[in-house]
Amino acid sequence: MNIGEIARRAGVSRSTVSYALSGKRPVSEDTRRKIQRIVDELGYQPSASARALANGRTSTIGLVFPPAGNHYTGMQLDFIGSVVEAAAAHDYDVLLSPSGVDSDRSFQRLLGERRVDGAILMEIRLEDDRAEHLAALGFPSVAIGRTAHPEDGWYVALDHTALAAACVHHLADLGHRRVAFVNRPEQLLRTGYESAQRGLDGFTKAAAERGLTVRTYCCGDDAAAGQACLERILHDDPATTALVTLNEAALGGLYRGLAHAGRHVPRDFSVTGVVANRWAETVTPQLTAADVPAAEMGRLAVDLLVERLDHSDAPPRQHLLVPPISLRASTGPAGVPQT
Amino acid sequence: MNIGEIARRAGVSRSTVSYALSGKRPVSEDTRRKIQRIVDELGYQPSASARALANGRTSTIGLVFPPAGNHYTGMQLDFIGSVVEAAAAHDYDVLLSPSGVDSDRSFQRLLGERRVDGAILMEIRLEDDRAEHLAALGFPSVAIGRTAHPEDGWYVALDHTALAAACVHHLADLGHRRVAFVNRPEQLLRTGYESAQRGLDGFTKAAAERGLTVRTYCCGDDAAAGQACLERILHDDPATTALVTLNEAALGGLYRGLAHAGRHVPRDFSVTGVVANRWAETVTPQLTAADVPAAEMGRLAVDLLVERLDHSDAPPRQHLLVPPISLRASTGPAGVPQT
DNA sequence: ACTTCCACGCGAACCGGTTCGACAAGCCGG
DNA sequence: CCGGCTTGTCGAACCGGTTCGCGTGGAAGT
Repeated sequence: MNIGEIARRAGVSRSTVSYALSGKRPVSEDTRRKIQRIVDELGYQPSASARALANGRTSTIGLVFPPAGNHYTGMQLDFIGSVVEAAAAHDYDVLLSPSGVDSDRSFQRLLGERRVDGAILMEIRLEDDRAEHLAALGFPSVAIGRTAHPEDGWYVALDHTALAAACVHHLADLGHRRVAFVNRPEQLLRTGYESAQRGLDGFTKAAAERGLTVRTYCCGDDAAAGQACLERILHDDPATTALVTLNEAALGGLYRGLAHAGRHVPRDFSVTGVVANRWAETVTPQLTAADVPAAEMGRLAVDLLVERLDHSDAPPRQHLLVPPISLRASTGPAGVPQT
Repeated sequence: MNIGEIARRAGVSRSTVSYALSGKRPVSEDTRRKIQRIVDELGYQPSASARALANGRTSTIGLVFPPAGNHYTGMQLDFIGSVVEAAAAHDYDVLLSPSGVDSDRSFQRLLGERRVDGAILMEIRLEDDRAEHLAALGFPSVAIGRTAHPEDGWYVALDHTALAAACVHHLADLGHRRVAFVNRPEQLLRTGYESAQRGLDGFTKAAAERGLTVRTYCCGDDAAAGQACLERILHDDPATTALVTLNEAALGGLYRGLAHAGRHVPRDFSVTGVVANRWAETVTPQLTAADVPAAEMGRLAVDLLVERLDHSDAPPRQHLLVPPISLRASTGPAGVPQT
């Protein structure tokens, strides 16, 4: 079951078997066929560990994702799935690492023990010690999201600033004047989560530009928090007629809160935001939102990483995506505000 | 940065360094301290590939999950997360393999190239060629779900038969007489998906036992399919007053269909089923359902696999879980059927 | 017939760990 | 004073591949 056994049966040396299989040196057609036949018969496959040791490449990429403390979102799942599939298409396996911080044991294992050739980082923060650490080491990695200093790195990201602004303009165009912003949990915002930060930023700037009256909220990643958040919004300003959210998991709760308050969507109240389309279509009425192309982002991230692995001297490349707003059924013209 | 370098700096042999770090043979306190100091200074970590080659263990487990063709469900995500965390607690990494069938390339890589010490199989079918293949090879694995011949294998599973039956009894106790069953997509049922098959089975038997009039449906894994399915249900038998579903992803669509049809939940129509609690709490009104303990299952699966890896001769162990129905707000007594 | 060249294949070294057998030094009891 | 035992360390072999340099035999060239 090892290469020596194949060599013995074929009556050739181990190196010849290696060359026959890798094609890195010419081998006569006869011996190549003989070797191939034996390999097929025995179902021989070379050991990944031995190969990795010999040529220094593991054919594995690490996917660093946040620990379970945060609830997972549907977007993350689509993302993981597409990364694994795209990696398989390039003959890479995917090793999962549930890492928060750079000092994390699991993260150290990936790098220190050289288990992976490169890494994809999810859930980027504006100041991200993992990203900085990898960059300092020159370790091949691609970030999903932009840090505060993105120019020199490889990344695939959504332009959250532009997306939040697009939502604001959409609502303003419909005549809404008092709009709330429902962000991810406060803890994520404080620790500098890029989507939460840039989204808030884009929302605030665009709202100022359009002269809207706004309030911004942080909201836990679950339905109950969403419902509570909506109650606060209507309590703080009952004249609010629309909201923008980045918080998928709270969406159901927001809807529930609106139903409880007797606000009909979209007649009395408009809802929009940035959400994976699977979620946008699950709620009733379906959410008008900028659809997060999670699967495409996963694929792009793998493509970028593979390119970086193949050409270690290649200059950084980036993809900054701005998906359009899909018009569904949750927004409409502003009516007469209830007071 | 390799063990020879450490040995050189400490003025000892490579084997001494190895023993000092692993503790498999006694090393004098002096030399151990000297070696440890150098290791700490240099931040040395042994190469995973070399270690795996030498001792035949990769410290990695494979997680075989379905390819993206199927939509992922929230349950799967919780599951993956908990597996990764539980594995990390046992000092194992997790390698993802998006495999459907036994002949799959990615699956072959896991086994043939000996990338993993053991595997966890998700999305089990009653006749599962992957599970049989692994069993035939004696390869350490734990299934999430039961095949048709479960007695000799290691698994963690829900008792879908009992859960579906519990839903039926719950509805029957509330006085419902005409009940629909909304299953996973037909293609999954036909290919022998165990949750779809056993759930259908448990539903049918329990309904017969209670003398209910039932209809069973397959439904695509998305909101639009759920809505369409509900329309068919009311079209086929407008007197239907309740449904049981296993289909998380269709749930939002089912609710939407009910709203469109003017059926109020739970006054006019009761909904229950087997669903991860995160989803059950997202819809309005919150779903009375048997909550799938995905995170717990992931943890148990890893525990079982680690036990099997540590004691290769251990007899098979299983966990068959029957979570209780969480009473929320989506079921109520049967009213007068609308005709 | 004698070089020249090329195509093929071989042996050995190497990747970076682990592990086994052996050996030296120190201590003990007889 | 000598044999036996323990403790600590070393050298070498091994895991299963890849890769480099060299040797050989046959065909081609003059």
